[in-house]
Amino acid sequence: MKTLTSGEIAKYCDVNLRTVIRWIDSGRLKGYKLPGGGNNRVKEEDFLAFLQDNELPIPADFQSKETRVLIVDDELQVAKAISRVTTRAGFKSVIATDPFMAGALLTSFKPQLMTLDLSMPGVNGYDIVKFARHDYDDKSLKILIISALGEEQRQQALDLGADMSLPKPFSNKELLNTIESLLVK
Amino acid sequence: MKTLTSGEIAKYCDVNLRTVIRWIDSGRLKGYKLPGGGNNRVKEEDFLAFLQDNELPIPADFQSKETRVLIVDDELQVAKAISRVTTRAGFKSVIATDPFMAGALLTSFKPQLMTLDLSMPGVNGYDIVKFARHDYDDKSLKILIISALGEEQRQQALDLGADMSLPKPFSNKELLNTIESLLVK
DNA sequence: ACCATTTATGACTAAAATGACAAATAGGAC
DNA sequence: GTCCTATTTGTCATTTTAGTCATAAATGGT
Repeated sequence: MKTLTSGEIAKYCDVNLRTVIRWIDSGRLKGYKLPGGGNNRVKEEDFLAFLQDNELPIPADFQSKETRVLIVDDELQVAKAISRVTTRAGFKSVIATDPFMAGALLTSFKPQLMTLDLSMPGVNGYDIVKFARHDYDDKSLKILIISALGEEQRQQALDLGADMSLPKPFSNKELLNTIESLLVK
Repeated sequence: MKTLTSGEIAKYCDVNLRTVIRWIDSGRLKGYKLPGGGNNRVKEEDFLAFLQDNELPIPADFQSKETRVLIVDDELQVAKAISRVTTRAGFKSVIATDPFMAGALLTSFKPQLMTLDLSMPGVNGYDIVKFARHDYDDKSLKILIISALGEEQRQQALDLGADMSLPKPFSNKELLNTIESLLVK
């Protein structure tokens, strides 16, 4: 859990330290005091809530950083190829070559986009889509199906909640266009 | 009885180690010194009391009282049998029947104990142990291998970082004893 | 016994809290 | 616009608390 000092907040808000302390004392900004002699600390989440409530500009440090992409493909070559494209496009990319890693990275890395190979041995890609849509809390996650399987199978994944599908093989340009169309905000 | 070092407390409170030592020296935070050269230890209960007394935020690790158990087994019957035992013993139990769920639940449910079936089709249990020990941040996670495979395979998992192993089939009593021995604080 | 990591300590520097007071700002009334 | 007033914010000096650094010691693991 990250916390901020009154001085840090003063810099972020471009106000005097004295003012921040008064905000905290008056309860406008939620904080707590260290045992020592009462130095203030504010939880990052409370600070962000404070900024939002008062419609203050959000400092760059707290802007949601780079867009994250999780690449799920058991063929490392393919995964790396995708990763090159996404990384070059400015996304932070992580590769999962087995379903366990995929699950672990989905809930810890929290990507905005997941590319998913449907035809992984021993894995049911449909179940992954189902999980992401039913048991996973970030509904804004974009799922891009990448598969050598036929149109029918890819459509089935879309029906389950995937956002788009791309047949293998694909060109880098196709891939990039598809991803960027999914990630427009 | 679980104890904390000054460094751990520093991290939990997001404060410098030096400051924690001063809190202890001044008596604000109750602790005791090891015989060696005076390294500090603080009882978990004293730390929690300290947090409460000073209205400090309680770290996530100390939030939920209940101990969480993740059961990874593709055979739902077996998983449910384990779940019955752990639930009855007072643990909060969750079942993952495929590796993707297992990964997702490990990093979101954040169990203190994971039971792991080595012989799941299409999944390499060893990779899961490796992931948990190398790429997962909670090193205090206990891993209990449950497998019908031979002693040798189970030993291999232990070598990779699992904490204990139990051959299939097992009695409820064996299971419970093993789990509780892993979770003693 | 050895090593890497963590912790303790003192001295010092940096940062924060506080009160009193000055300056700036916002909103009304004219 | 000007004047007035209430509220908020900034400044300053001082005291207290927290962080940094270097070094020595202890701890944990192999």
